Amino acid sequence: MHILIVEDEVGIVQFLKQGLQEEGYQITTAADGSKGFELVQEQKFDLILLDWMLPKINGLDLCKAIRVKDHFTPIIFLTAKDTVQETIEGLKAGANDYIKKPFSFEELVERIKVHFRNKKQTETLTLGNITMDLSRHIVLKGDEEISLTQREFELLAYLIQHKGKVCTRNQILRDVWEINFEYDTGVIDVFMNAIRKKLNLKIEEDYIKTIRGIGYIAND
Amino acid sequence: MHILIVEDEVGIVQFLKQGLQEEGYQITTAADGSKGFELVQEQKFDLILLDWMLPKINGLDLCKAIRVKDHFTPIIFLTAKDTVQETIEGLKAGANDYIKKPFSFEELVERIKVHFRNKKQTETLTLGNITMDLSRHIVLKGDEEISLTQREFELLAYLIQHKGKVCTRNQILRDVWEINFEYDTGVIDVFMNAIRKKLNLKIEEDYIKTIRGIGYIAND
DNA sequence: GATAAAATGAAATTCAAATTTAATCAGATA
DNA sequence: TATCTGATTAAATTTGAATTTCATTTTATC
Repeated sequence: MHILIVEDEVGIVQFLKQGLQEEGYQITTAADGSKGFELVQEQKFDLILLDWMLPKINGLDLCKAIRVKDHFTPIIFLTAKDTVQETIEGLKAGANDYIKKPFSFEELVERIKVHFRNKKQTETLTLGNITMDLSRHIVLKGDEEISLTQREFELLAYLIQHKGKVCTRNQILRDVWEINFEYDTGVIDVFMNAIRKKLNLKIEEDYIKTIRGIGYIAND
Repeated sequence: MHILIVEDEVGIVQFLKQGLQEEGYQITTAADGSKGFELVQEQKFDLILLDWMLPKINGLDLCKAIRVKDHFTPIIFLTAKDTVQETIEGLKAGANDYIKKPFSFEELVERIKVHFRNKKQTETLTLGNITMDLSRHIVLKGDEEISLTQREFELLAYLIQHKGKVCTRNQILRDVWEINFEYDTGVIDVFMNAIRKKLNLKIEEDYIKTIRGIGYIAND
C-alpha cells in the first residue's frame, strides 16, 4: 500500500514516514502543495495524508483539486486546524477523514487501516459467475480459467467496475485506451467481440449488454 | 438513504432522528444492542450509528457481530467513551469512524455524507407508473421493462424532464434532434407514435397529452 | 341563433428506403 | 503475440412520404 504524505514540517514528515514504513506501508512525501499535486497526477496512491497549511497550494485547495478527477483515493487531513468549522470544511472539500493535531499515532494507523480494510475484497471483481482477480490477473468463469490479453482484461475490469452504469464509447476510449481526443476507431467493438467470444456467454448470461448508439453496460 | 440508530438515551435518539430526517435520511432506531442486531439481520441499512454503552449487547460487541457477515455497511460510533484506546478499540472492531460525545451535529452530518459520497445515485425520472433509469438506460412501466430505441428514450426523457410544461415541436426538434433551423418534418409524430405504442397507455394513463397546434406535455 | 354538413389542417399511423451502428473477419503493424 | 485498422456483413434505427384519422372551423340551412 502506497501512501502520499503532503506536509511541510520536516520533523512531522520524518516521524510519519518512519512510523508508517514500520507498519509496512510504502511512503512518498511532498513538502508543498504543488509538489503534491504533481505527484498525484503522475502516479496512483492508495491513500493521501494531507496537512492544511502548506506552501504554494494549501491543503484544502489541493484536496479539492485532487477530487476534480479522482473521487476515490482516500484523503485524510492531518492538521492543527482544529475547529468544528474547519473540520466540516475539510470534509466538504472531499476528505474522507479529518484528524486534528496533536494526534495519537496509533489512532492514525487505525484510521488509515479503515480505508484499506475492504481493499483486498475489491481486488477481485465479480460479474455473475465471472470472477476477476486484479492482483493476480486471473479471470474465472465458474471454476474455468479464461485467458484474456491485457486490453481485454482492462476492458472487462472497467465494465465490471462500472457495473450497472452505461459506459459510453467515449468514456471507454478515454479511460481504458487513454485516448483523450476525438478519434474514430472500431477497436472497442473488436475487443468486446473477443471478450464475449472467450467468455462464451449463454443467452441467459447476458451480463454485458450493448446499448446501441451509446456504449455497453455490465450487470449481473 | 436508510440509517439505523442504535442508542438507548431517548433524548439523543429523538434529537438525532429528527435532525437526520430533516437532512433527508430515512431513520430506524433500536434502543438496545440485541434489537439492533435483529434489525440488521432482517434488513439492509446504508449506514449504522452506534452507541457504545447499550443494554443487552454493548456497541463494541454489536459492531463485531455485524462485521462477521457484513463487511461493507459503514458503521459510525457515537459515544461518550472518549479515550484514544477506546477509539482504537472501536475502529478495530470494524467501525469506519468514531465520533466522541459531545459532538457537533453538523460535523456528524458531514461525516455521514463522506460514506454516501461515492454511492452511485441512480438518476431516475418518473411519470405516473413509468420509471426511467438514465444510468442503466432502462424504462419500466410498473415492473414491466419497455425497450426503447435511443431517440425514443431521449424524447421520453425530455418530456418527463419538462413535466407539466408544454414542449413545442420546435423546442423538441431543437433539443432532442438538435435541429436549429426551420425544417419541416414529421419525425416527432412518428416517434411519439412509437413511444405511445410501446408504453401502451390506457385511457386513464394519459400521461402524454397532445397540445394541438403547439406540441406535447407530460404529466402524472 | 342553433344545428348539421362540409372543409380544412393537424396529428396519428403505416411503411419502405436510407442511414447508422455494431459484429465479424482478415490482414497489417510493431 | 497482442493490438489495431479497414473492409465486409448484418442488424437495428431513423427518416421522409403517403395515407388515414381526428378535431376544429367554416359555411349553409332551418
